[in-house]
Amino acid sequence: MSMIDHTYIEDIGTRVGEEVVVKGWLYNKRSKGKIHFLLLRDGTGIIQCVMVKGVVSEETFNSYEELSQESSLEVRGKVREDTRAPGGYELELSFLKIIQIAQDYPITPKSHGTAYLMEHRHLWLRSRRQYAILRIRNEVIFAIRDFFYRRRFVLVDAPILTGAIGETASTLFETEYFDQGKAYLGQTGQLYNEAACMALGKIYCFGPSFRAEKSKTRRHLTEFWQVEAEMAYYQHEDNLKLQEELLEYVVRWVLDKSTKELEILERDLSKLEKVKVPFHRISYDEAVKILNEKGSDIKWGADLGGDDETILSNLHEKPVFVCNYPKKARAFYMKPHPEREELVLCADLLAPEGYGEIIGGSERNDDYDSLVKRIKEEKLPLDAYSWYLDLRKYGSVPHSGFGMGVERLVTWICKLPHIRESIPFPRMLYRLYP
RNA sequence: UCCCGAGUAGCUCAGUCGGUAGAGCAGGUGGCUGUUAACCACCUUGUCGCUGGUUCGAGUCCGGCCUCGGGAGCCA
Repeated sequence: MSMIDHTYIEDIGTRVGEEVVVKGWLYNKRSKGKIHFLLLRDGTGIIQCVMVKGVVSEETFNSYEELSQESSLEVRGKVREDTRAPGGYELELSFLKIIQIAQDYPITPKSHGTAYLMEHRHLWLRSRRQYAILRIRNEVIFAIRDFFYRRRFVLVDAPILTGAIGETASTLFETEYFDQGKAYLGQTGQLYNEAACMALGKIYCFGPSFRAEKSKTRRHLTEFWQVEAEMAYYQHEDNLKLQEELLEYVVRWVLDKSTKELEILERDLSKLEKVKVPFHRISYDEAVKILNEKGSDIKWGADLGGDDETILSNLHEKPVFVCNYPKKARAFYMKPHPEREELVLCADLLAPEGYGEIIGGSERNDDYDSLVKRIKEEKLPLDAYSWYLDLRKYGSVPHSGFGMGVERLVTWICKLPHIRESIPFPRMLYRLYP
């Protein structure tokens, strides 16, 4: 016998006048004495169920008393349009079956602190706001994959367990790997992407990245998801164009598919509507000049700080590219600027509304000798990069790529105060539970 | 790692000058035929983070520690 002979709340509007079965959990309840209201959620929405004394059986009517928040139940009733009901539809109950009574559900409809909510993240996911965020995250990921599929990129996943190779600097999580010594959880799939794009032309990878940095900020997680694309024969400008088209596509997709969820989050849609190509482009030189005028004490040569990103991000209503950073502030694999050797061909994309960096990309250094020189300058172990250097020996071509942080993107699209709500179970400096 | 802030009822918080603990919500009881975080009346709930000190007396003042939150650096 099947368990799925019921209707999902998101489809209830198509069943007006019919009797349907809904299976879910009690979100909240209210009573006016001889008329009870149940707010039932099923993961696709919330529906108000109405029970009137004398209309349902005495037993069903009285079962209201024992129903507690998050108790699981199955109901049957007639769908009715009613402006007094939240969402516009309600169910006039004829039958109610309790699956399980929940006792002392820890998250009440009143306010809680974030520490408490994070400790109950496994239950917090059931609340309206978290439900909306996770559904938007789902659409964001789907839109990204759809974008790349339509453009005939190939998904080529990078390994998560790696040897000592990556972007250096950031700290790595390590683990024992049989008799081969230490393995590390990958910080980026980029170097593998470079190999893959020489085989398949335009590729991307999509998976978790790990950084053991002791960061305690609203934009950091130790485990986060990123989408990284790498394209053979793409130069710097081609790279930027792809990035802005991707972002426009994803934002448009979410606006079209997640209207209800954005409404729950009370997101200002006009801000998202403005995300149209082309985006603003400023050089690192200009950025430093603007920041100094705005009171930042940033010096030419340094990377932008969090506050600096926020200032630049607030200047425009669209995302803005900050291009061509000093070589010293960037990773070894970036291609030197053809006219100014102290710069590299790269760009960070800053999201508007103060959110800061969501994409980092560059044209890659495709010259063997110059790359070896940079690896030595950074005092990296040359032998670990031997396969990477092979790519410059066997048919090297200009190529470019970028990495986009999925949680940062979701955080901005949802306008969340902190990145931790953008992923189901965040991993942070002081958080490994639940 | 550094800087700032917080820890009091199941939850969110208040607690004056150092004088012996109090609101809202949740829970319980009763009421209410259209509620919208429903409302109204009554009731229950405490290792004041831990530890040492000052004091006749510490939730309150001082030291140390723990936990959490915010930020910096670094980055998606």
